[in-house]
Amino acid sequence: MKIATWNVNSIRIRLQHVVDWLIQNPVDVLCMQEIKVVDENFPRSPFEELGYHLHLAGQKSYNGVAILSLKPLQDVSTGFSATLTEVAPEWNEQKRVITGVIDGIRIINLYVPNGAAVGSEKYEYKLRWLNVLREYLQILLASTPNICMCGDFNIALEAKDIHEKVNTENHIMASEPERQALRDILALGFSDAFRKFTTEGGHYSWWDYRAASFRRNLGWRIDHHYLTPNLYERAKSCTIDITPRKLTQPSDHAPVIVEF
Amino acid sequence: MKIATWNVNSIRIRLQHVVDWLIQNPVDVLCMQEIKVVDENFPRSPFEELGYHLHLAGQKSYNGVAILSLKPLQDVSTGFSATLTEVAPEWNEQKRVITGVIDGIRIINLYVPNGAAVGSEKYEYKLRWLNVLREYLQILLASTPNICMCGDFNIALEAKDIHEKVNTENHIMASEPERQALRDILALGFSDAFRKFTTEGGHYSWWDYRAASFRRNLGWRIDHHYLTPNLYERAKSCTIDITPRKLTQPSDHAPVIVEF
DNA sequence: GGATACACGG
DNA sequence: CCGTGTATCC
Repeated sequence: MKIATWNVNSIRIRLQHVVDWLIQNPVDVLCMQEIKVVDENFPRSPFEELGYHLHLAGQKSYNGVAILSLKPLQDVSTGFSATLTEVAPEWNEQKRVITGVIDGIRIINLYVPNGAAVGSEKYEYKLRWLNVLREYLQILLASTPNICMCGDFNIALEAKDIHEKVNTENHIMASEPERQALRDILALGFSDAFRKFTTEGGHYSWWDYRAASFRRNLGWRIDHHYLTPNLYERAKSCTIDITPRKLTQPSDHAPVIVEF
Repeated sequence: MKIATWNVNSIRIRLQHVVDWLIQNPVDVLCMQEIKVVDENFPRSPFEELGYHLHLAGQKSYNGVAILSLKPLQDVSTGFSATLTEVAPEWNEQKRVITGVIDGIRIINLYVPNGAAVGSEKYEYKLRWLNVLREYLQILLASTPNICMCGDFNIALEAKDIHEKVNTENHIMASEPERQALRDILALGFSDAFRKFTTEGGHYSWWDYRAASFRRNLGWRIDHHYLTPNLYERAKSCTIDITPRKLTQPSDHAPVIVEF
């Protein structure tokens, strides 16, 4: 089974890229982030024609996540509230979470807040969001211990996940509080699928549109598959496919694929 | 000598269409309207490489007129104030007028206000603008009696200049006050070059982008060459070239060409 | 730098 | 329907 995660930065703009990629890479599950469209306007048919079932948590303009899967998912829910019944409903307004179960594996597709700048209001929101996520995961783990949690985490955990032309100190996506919040989540029992197979740095999943970052390979590895122990053992590969990032009008992110 | 008028609806968007058209139709003079760009950002070189001299009266976002000519123009001025020294300077804010002389012929390139809806503030502005234009022309006629006044007049003078799917009564571009204001201008001694050669209706220079107007030929003839008697006598042809309107991402107007 | 929405002019 | 700007987000 292959599961991919890809921040597509607008599914309507990227439709052809994503369809073409799926034809070349017929993964079992595709988790998308930043679809930037309400469910009614999601371009369903091109994906349904490829045999995918669609599970959407869309929103106008911003955010929005979707899971496409060849087999339909079971036990699908969106947002934190479906699981974390005591959480404030505001945590569901931004569409950043969708989950479902396939072959006994719970897939959790996340679009972690970007956080703007360290110390900003959005940064505080990101840290609080990660804390809510941790509580959410604790509950899910109790019922479905096999979890593939993937998506755009907007956090690079190690120096080798970031190109060297940036001052990482107190940089958004690299600050210690963000990293610690993510480590606290991983401590629930998740491991980075990519690092099972690749230890060296210089592998990235996101390159800023500005300053010709991709051409100069000034990237960040911020899109991840985090696996619970059983799945981590079973993982056979985890790769980043940078080919779609080379197309015209690309997403700023590349897809990351894990295989079991 | 061939003189063309074309409302290009943004020269930056239409650059390739206009360049291609000039290569196929190497007119001596091209009068453009709605260039929608300040002079500093006008794409000069593609036209200069074709041998054209550029005379610009551009503005940000809206309006803007330009004359391109193989021979440089003499006595170029923009706006009403250069000639009508007593007019309020507000009449020069919207860039709708540019003029110059070539081979003893004064070319006046106009973008007449659209007028929005009959009775609106913009409509009153259009009528007052036409009145100022008349005073302006009176002065120019005294020094240069041979005038080719062309451009987007946003007025169709006769029923046969308008398709029949529209109720012309009190319609913008066809209302009696607009037509009378234009007739008052033509009474200074101008004649419609197009009507020297073609008397039947059904020839249009503008089709609304909406409602598939071009496909259904629901057009208006609102782009004109008005000539003083000597030039009118010398006119050999006046045609509308609808081919660029068939391209993808076309201007809503077609070029009109007069030949002496 | 590239995506979104919205307002305005036509 | 098709341009142009502005603002917001990343």
